[in-house]
Amino acid sequence: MELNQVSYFINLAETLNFTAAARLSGVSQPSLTRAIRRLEDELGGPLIYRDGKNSRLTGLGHDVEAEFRRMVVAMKSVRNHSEHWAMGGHRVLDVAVAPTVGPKEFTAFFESALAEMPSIEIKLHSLQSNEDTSEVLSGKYHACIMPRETRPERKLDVHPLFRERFVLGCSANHPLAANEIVRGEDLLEFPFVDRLKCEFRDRILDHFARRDLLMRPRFRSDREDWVQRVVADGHAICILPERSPTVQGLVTRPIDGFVLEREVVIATVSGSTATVEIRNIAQLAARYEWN
Amino acid sequence: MELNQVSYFINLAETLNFTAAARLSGVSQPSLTRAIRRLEDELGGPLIYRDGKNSRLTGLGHDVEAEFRRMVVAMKSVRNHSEHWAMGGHRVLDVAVAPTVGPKEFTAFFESALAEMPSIEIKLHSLQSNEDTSEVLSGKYHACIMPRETRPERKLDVHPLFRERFVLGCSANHPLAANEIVRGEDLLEFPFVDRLKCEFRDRILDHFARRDLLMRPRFRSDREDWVQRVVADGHAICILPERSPTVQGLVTRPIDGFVLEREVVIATVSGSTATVEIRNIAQLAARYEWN
DNA sequence: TGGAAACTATACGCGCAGCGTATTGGATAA
DNA sequence: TTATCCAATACGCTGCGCGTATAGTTTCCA
Repeated sequence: MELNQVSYFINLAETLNFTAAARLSGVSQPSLTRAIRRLEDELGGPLIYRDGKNSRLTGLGHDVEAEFRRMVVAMKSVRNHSEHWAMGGHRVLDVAVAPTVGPKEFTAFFESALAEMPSIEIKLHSLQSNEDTSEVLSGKYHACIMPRETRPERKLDVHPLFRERFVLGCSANHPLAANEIVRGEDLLEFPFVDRLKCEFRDRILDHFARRDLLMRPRFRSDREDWVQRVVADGHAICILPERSPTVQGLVTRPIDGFVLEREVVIATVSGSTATVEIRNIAQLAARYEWN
Repeated sequence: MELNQVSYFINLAETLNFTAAARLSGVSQPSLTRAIRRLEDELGGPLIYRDGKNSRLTGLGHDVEAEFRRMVVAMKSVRNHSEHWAMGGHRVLDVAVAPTVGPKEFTAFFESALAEMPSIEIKLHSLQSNEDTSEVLSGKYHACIMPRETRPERKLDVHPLFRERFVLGCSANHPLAANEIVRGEDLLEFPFVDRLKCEFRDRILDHFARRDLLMRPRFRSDREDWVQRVVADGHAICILPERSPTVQGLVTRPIDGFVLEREVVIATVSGSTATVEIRNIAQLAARYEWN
């Protein structure tokens, strides 16, 4: 199957006339006829009843037309996207943020950045679970805000922003919330929610596994707010960074003997590849008072 | 653009390795390399950032991959018209939720579903911005919870769950929060945040444009929590569904003369292609008291 | 640190897929 | 009948995309 066959057939379905469809498609009538014939051979059945001026699409023909139209729509979208990216005035800074990094500390920073650089817009993206700093190198994003990666990347400028611990999250009415500090082994008594999007998920699970604390979650999600709603409703508990945005009804407690920490950084392409705007925002972030 | 380029690129996007993608595609490595190069020439920009084992798709590459996948889906529907493959009995139900649909109403439902069907696990996914109900048909998800799409899809069972209006979101201290109902033209005086992930974004902007209310956001994001933090801090206002999960400090107000509404539905594959578990959860959802 | 391995790009020649021109065969209308 | 419209066939040609071979880089590993 070829793409020209697709457009040929759509034109044929519209005109129900091989000659006219050929003219529409910008090819000779025999070419179009042969292309349709090949299509029919490949699909194993006729697409159109040939009957002079009373030609009609077959049942299969109708279904094929519908699917072909979808393909054409997708193809046009591809062209739209390419124009969008080609023309893309890079006045817009695409900034990606790791899912577990919350807005709390950043809104004020972005306010000041917008104030200092009046000519730019900031477009915030959520970093998907399969993405990392390489997306900056590939040009998908101009900057990345995320926990520091273990392996350093030479081609990136990485500015540290602040550090934070991991803590227990539970409902305000939860028994564990009664104490200011929680003991690690007490967590076992309660169902646990798995935050799939957490970059430290493996290290957290590992941390407990090493103490023979096996946590077996039945509910897992990559949607932070869903996880938190389950927790806030008292159905389960979870582990999350202390500065994470939390829904109403969810409280956090430090865990005794649990020392996992992370550093949040901003990563941009280094050196001359970066535009002025990108370098500016990286510098602003590095100089900012994150307290 | 040719169809072999489409499948070549999809294989490349999966492997991020020209040699492996060529083997997958059943052609030689130079052929695939040239095909991708032609594609990039045609689209006017790079699709993949070439860096040995750290190769990554560019932004354009990601967009193109998504559209190409739709084309492949359409092509497969053409071929598999008469035959549908039976899905294996899944014990894990993959449920995708649109980003703007919040957990508030659903945690209790999933609790009851888990109680009624003890043999299953539920795995919740966030529906990406480039995905829609076709991901259900393709088998990636077993069910989709999302606003009703304008164009109906025959092959899907779509059960309505509840309806909700769009309302204003602003800080509790915001001047607009003083009144129980807000007038549309008053919104103009305040900076506006663009919720990129909102399926109704275009309709909302259109709604205001038609009344000569031009909203010019300088801050846009697909991270719901970030948008809400900006709003809760009083830096801006936004439009959001009334049942959306909201962060602390953000309040909602109905807007006078603003009648945009959406219906949240659950979509599953229809008929015999669906397993018992899928049909069960769709029925449970349809029968549930969403009030 | 140097050599092997992995990976992508270029060079070059070839085969055939699909094209156009010309033509035939059938159906329909006047 | 003749004129007209339409699809299919015949046939030669061109170019596109393919494979083989190889060069140019980067990464890996000892």
